[in-house]
Amino acid sequence: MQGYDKYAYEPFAVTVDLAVLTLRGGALHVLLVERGQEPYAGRWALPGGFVLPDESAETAARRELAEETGLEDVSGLHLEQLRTYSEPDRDPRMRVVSVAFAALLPDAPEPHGGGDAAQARWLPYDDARPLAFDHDRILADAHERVGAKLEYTCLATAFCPPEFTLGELQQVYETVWGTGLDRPNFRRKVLATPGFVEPVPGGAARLTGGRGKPAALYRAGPATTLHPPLLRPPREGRSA
Amino acid sequence: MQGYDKYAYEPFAVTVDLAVLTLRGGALHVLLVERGQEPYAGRWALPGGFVLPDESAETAARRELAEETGLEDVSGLHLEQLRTYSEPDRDPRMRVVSVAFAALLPDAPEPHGGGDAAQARWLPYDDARPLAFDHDRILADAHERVGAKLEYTCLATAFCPPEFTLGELQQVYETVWGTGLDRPNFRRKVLATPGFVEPVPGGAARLTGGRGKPAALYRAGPATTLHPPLLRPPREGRSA
DNA sequence: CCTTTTATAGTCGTCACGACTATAAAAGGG
DNA sequence: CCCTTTTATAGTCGTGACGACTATAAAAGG
Repeated sequence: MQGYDKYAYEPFAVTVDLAVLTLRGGALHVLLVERGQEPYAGRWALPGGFVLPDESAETAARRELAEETGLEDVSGLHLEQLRTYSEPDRDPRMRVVSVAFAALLPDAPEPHGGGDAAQARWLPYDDARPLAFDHDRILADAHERVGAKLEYTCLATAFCPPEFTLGELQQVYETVWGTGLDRPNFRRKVLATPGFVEPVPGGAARLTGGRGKPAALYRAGPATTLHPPLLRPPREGRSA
Repeated sequence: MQGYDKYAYEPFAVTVDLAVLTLRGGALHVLLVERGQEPYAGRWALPGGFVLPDESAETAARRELAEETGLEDVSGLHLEQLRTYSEPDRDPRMRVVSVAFAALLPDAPEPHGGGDAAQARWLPYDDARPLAFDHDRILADAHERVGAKLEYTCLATAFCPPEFTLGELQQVYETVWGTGLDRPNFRRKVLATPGFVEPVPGGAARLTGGRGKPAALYRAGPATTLHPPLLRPPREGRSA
């Protein structure tokens, strides 16, 4: 990369692909678009698009996020670069290098096509495969990344509405990790971490329609990291 | 990203940039090349180059790693994608999207220019800045990533020769983190983690020229993750 | 032979966490 | 209206990991 001979390099198309995740009814969902053309016509794919000449990949990703979800304000949503997928044959038509992002949404309004793209829809994470291109891999990487970051960051609140109960927060962990957690222990850990959540002053229950004792409401606190981490229960092959 | 109109996108140059880290004499070093031309002529920069038409970014990164270090076999070296830097103005000449990688080397032979690129040299990490382009940021991100991965992976052995002492392994942690660690406690933790290190059978000391009691030799074990993690000593603003 | 240096072994108290039990506050059914 | 069910919250107990520290072993140097 010393001098740039004008023909020393091959120009590539650069795109962004988005793994937009949310929780609907206690199940992990992902925002997908149906492909209308070959290749992979009729298949579901991650939303995405080209990076425009004056955009960074981050800017393009947030623009696509707004277009595909139809939300007016996506500035507060968690958006995070995953990695870049650049296998030469990942798109049979041409050389496309794609910067993948993961986005986390609290609630999940069914998207209304605000852009010119095909209509996007929420699909349960477990029903998503097989996706077009290498999007299965991207989606799996996004899931793994989010699951890992729940351990040592306060990212779980990104799945929650502005006010939430500890039970809802615990459901985030349980849904993403696919494991059950002990409720008193989860509660103790979250409350013992300064800045993770803050109680809402007049915080009675929100949905009084629930059956049991109404839960207190909390807001996300200023903390971003979790020390010591909240480790997911080990399955196999770990150390002591 | 539904249909690809041939002129619906702007072609970008795609490059890789490498943060090649090693330990020399108890100090973290980084492999740098001196720029001969504008912009940033005379400045140090991370080695890198264009992704060729039939390469993935990973393939290009390993090729560049071999070229810049002059090593014959780089297949066993740890090479890991960091993230992609795509700000529109990051290179004043043209639109360049760069996929950054971090590479970890055990020993540090002074590189002999095997390729056509400018001579690469090892510089102490702390003396490296300011670098050309946005390479300060890339280097900082690489350092942060490696430091974080030392906590929950067995990555530290990637800095060590095939056989090493526990003191050398501890020096990896101390150098990358910039903190001191208690030797008996470090030893206990490493040995209590199955598969992190394995004793060399006839493992007397390697350098009998040392002063104290010769240390036993170990090899890297099959484990890749560290559960529970080996957390770096917290400085400030953490939780309980 | 004694000191210095480095490696290795062991101790002790604290804290975090998993497992578990107990109590409180709501809804629903007889 | 009482009693069961359901969910939230409070507390207990034992184990294990880890930080801080002390002790012993094996080398080199004077």
